[in-house]
Amino acid sequence: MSSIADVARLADVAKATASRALSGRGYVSAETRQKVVDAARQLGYVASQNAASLVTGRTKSVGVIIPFINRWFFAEVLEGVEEALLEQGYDMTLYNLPLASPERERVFEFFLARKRFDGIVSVGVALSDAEVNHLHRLGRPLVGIGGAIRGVPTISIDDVAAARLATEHLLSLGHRDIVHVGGSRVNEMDFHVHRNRYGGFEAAMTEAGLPVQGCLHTSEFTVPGGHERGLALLGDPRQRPTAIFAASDEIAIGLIVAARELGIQVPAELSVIGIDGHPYSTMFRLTTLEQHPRRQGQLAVASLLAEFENPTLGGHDDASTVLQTNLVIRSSTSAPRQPTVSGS
Amino acid sequence: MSSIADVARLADVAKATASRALSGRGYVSAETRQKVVDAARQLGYVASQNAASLVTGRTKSVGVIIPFINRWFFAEVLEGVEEALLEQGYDMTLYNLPLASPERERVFEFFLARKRFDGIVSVGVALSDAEVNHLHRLGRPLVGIGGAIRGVPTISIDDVAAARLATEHLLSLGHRDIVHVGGSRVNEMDFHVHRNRYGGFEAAMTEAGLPVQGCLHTSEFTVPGGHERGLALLGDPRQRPTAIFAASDEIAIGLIVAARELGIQVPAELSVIGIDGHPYSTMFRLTTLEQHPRRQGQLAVASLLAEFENPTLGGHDDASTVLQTNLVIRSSTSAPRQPTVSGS
DNA sequence: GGTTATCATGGAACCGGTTCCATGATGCGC
DNA sequence: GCGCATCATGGAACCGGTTCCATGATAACC
Repeated sequence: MSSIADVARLADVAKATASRALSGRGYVSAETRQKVVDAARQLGYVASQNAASLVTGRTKSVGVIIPFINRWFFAEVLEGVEEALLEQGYDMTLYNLPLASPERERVFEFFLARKRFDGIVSVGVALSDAEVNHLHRLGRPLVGIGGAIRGVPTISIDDVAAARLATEHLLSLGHRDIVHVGGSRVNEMDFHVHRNRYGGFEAAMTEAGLPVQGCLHTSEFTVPGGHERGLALLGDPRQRPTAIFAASDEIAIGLIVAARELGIQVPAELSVIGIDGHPYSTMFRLTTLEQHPRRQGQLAVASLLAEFENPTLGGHDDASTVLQTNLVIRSSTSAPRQPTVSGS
Repeated sequence: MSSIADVARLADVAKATASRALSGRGYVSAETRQKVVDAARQLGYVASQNAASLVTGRTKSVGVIIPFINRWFFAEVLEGVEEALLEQGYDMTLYNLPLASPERERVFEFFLARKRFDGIVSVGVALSDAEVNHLHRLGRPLVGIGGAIRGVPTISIDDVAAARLATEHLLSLGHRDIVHVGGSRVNEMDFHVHRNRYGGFEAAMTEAGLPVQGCLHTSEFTVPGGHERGLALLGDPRQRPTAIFAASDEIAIGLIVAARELGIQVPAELSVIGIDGHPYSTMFRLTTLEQHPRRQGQLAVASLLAEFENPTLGGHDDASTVLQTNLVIRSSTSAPRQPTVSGS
């Protein structure tokens, strides 16, 4: 493996000149630059980023913390982040930290501390104040995706608004007997997504003068999770709602599969709406609020790179970007067969 | 940010001693080590891996090349790889390279060349000889997952055997009219998985004295892909097979959903078998051949780390590990309703 | 008790880049 | 023609670790 000294020797210039020629910083005559570039090409020279990082302090690498890889939203974000970073010459180093991982502390104290990253992207992870401080002390910018972290710029959709829109769509079709299948409100670490989506549902229902008591049914955010909940929830025709707002498309799809297994017609007997725009939503003809996690990943990277250019001196930069979701109406929702009389 | 010089000063020893005390290499008295460790803790010192890499040549980082993130098999492998690496103190840097990516060359020539990795894991990517040589010239070990690369140790299942087992399961139930829904044979870059799974199917059919002509139906390896193919394939009752061997569970699930939509009873009128052990397979009661991609990822890391310890001097180490798949029988397969007379 | 092996430590070189500083050459304005 | 700004280049220091080598101090052995 050749070093810059080899290149300099071959081009018959000093190391300093070779460095300037290749990096494009400082004065080098066009002629000399060409000599150096030729020599580098001839030797197949690629600069050691490590050595450069040591002196410049820039690593050309970004760390990403994410609780799941094998879930659509997260995988999609990851693809967006990776693509955007690669384009800018950055490496992406991935830390898959389940919400309550024992590795968590180790990652923050050791992995993230060894000065390998120019910045950090935190996806769908609620960071504790201690963790945020830890990262801030490293002096590296941090951006979040999927939920607000105090004092950290964040890319996300407005979960409350999206949930409200979804619920209002069902209400506008004439449904009164609506339940919400989503995450538990008590899970603090899960980034308020659960709470917010329930909150939007609650707001819309209350505004329509409907009670929300007993309307929350919890589920894992997966297809099997929704399926399991669906079998339990829809089994008894007597207490079956006419519409369900699912907190994610995966849950919604599980519900639809369960409904089909139980012989319940969707949407004639049951309307289902989700949030996501999951690739499966088309084949299940699912009405949903589309978001674009890949784009969220790209925006997070753009925001991070901007921070590299001109750091905001640790100021509480609450430049949070809130993205629109758009309602895609397919045929999993319709007016209820016959308007139910409110109150059971 | 404190450096080892700060630690040494605080502990009143030389840099060299501090380094030995913290790394555990070389002679240091217990007493001195304690002094240094205390000083390091007091300063919140974490060694710069960059600086260490520069002199040792070990980066404590592994690069991973993968064509998809948002597919079950790949995401699962990734989780396994990441988990195993983290446990050993390694970082994982991810390159998401779609099969025919324009970025591909740039990643090999530039990103992988900047001496940042101790080794590379290539998942489900058929590398060209040129690419393998390129990596070998870097002198870094390389392991593959999901298909053989010439001269590179690889972790995979025996796709031919698994496909054969799946087909034999259908045959043993009495099916004669079986088709295969899978990948196209012509896609060279797609790691022979398609070819091998078809190959196993073909072998089993031929052995049973059945023709395979016209039995291959291609599909994307996704649920919507299987669904689309299912609607087309199962629409006409006259030429409907009694059983389908799907090359992946996602395809199989798409087929089952399509069958249900068409009012076809599974397994009474149609048996479906897949390969994977996808988490959705339980809820769709899918018979399948389970593989464990997460474990494959872990094994790949183990193999790579072993190579770090004692390099095999670039010898063609064909220590490929072939993992067993095991047949999990659920209720998507059964004997055909009435034995069909062979030959339509 | 002298020689030697083992242990403990410090100084200095080194990894491979980047950047500061000094030096020299050139071009420009007056 | 002189002074100064700009450009081009080389030498050397430096980033933050690790490791080689030299020096001393102990302990072990005959």
